[in-house]
Amino acid sequence: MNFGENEQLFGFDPTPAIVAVEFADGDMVDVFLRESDGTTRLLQERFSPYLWLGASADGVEELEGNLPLKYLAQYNTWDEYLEARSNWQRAGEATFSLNDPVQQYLTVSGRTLFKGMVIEDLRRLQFAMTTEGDAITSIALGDNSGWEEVVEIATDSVESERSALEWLTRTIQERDPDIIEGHNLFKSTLTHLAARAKKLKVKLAWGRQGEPLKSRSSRLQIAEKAIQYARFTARGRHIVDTWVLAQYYDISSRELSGFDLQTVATHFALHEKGVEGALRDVRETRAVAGLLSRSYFIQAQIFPYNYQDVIVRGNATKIDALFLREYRRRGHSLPDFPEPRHFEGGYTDIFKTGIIEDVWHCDVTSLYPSVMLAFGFLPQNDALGMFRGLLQDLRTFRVQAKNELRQSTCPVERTQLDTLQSTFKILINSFYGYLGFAQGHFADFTAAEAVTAKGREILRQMVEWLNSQGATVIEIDTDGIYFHPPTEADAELLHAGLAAELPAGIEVEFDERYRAMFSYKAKNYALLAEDGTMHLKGAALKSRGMEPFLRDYMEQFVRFLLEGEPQQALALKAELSEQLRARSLPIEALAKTEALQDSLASYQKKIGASSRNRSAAFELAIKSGEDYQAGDQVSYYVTGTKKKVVAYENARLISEWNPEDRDENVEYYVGKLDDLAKKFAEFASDPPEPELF
DNA sequence: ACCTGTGGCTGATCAC
DNA sequence: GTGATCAGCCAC
Repeated sequence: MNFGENEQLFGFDPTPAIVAVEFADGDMVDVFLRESDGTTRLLQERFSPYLWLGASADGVEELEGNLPLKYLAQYNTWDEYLEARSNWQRAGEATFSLNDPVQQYLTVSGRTLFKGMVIEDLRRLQFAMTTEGDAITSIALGDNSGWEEVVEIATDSVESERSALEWLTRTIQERDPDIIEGHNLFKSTLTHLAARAKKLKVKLAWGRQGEPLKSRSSRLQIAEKAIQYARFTARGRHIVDTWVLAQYYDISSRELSGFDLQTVATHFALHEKGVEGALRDVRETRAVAGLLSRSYFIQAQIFPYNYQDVIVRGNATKIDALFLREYRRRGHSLPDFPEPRHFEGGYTDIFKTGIIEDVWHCDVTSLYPSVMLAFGFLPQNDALGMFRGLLQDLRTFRVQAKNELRQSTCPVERTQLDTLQSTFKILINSFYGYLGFAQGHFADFTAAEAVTAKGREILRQMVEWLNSQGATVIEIDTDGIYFHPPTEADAELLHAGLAAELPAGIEVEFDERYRAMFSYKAKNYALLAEDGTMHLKGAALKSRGMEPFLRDYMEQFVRFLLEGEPQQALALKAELSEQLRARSLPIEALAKTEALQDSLASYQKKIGASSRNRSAAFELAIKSGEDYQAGDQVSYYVTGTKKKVVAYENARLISEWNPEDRDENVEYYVGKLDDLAKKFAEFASDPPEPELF
């Protein structure tokens, strides 16, 4: 395999086994290297900070080409660089620079972390603790060699707690991990630990040369959620929070029912039985991190960032970093950022609703990447042609990795190849997004618009052709079509016929057949697979924002519909109503769980300015007096006696629920069930009589 | 200090 | 009551 030789992708300096890079004072960086005997060596390198400039000045380098950022200025120290940057900005000159010195160094050196290593070569330490109030009651550590240790702390013994914290730091120094892993480290564990250590006057010297654990406030963008968190760093190491990994994983899977460690571990069948407390957490953390961090390990070999940062940076930002590295290496000028504008996206439509038996699915194989390459919809200002080259290479690599995966029988190698191919897939899919990314130097909104327009055209063509063949097209979204096949259809013939309609470079796949489909609304449907499993899609059918009792009801209802039992579907409501009236359901079944997308302060500001409506979740978070932050979840139920109540005035946190004195609003919840049942009733009416001829 | 994109559905609130 | 708007969640 020769992926690693692609210098645009993996960087142009082959130095192996860099495990971390840290900025040192002024004009130096510390490069930490793993030696073959397992020790860590420190290499100190000179480094000149730099920035790109629109105008010439004394001592700056003129770059190739005629793009706006045509000059490169270098400085002796970081302070000089910072001063020059603010001077240029004050003078109104066009400038661009990287805020992170480590990214600057890795960009100009062509180095990346972990080259020539496999993830097993890294020293990964897991950390977990239990608490009671403010006090820490036990601490567990473990690492990927299988070593584990637990320290129990005597109740009400500050001395015992202090010596446990000292043991913790001492052990971290002894085991000398590259990576410290834990669940909820950033939002909870480390914040708590740091506060406790401060109170007990214990130093948390976790850095590779004894530097203290540090933190600063930062933000994580996870899909639509902006999460406030304390970004902790230990110099020379990487701190990885499996809670964050789970959040990222869930963006594409949407399968996790929660984000606490047990739920996540159970989801991946990694739950540890027969162990309790911090030790169980350590083991589960190791297993979950081992699974969810694999792609980031590969990405650290590709992108000019520290491992800890590769995880939290967005994909489009990381693609931009590849462009900057190559243009810098080739001494080529850079474009300005593009003028962002809105553009039309994918074609979504629904042609038939209700229950349809025998449904096939086809989709265009990586539609947008294929369109970009086949029609040359590429960044207009990419003078070096990197976009096309990288995208093409990544596609070739992915096919190669998948072929090798098919042939391999070694489980370890198979995992590595699968990680590689899925990482390539992530990157390939990010290229289109990059075209419409306002902070991408080579973004091109005209090209992005052309890509989606061609995609819509191809989909329309496919729908028309399928209809002309006697198929019934049910639902389409961007690159895929669900349809009921023509009578006596032959899948291979149909596939060949459709493929022949499409432009060169655009391929279609017939990937699935289903016993039945419940088509509800655009982007909302349910499928019954041949093996009896059911897949629900869409916010209307599976939203986490929905009360669990309604979710369950809907799931059962839809399953009965798909299995041809509409009477049973209709019968579900009566029993559930009974349970609501008898107040016999657990409160969790009635609770809505919402993630706060905003800080409390920002919410209050918007309420003050009448720019948003009040919401129950925020009102409860404020009333609780707790320190809620953006991204935190709030679970609440509605009280009162009338069916129509203002939710934010009649809501209570489920933590305040008193099982001895149940006060949930029965009429409100029965009403919700009635409304939902009404919406779905039409799909459970008897199928129309066949027409007589 | 941070940031891939657009499209669609639903419930809650609020102005009319 | 009705429609507009926003927030939240989701599909691709």
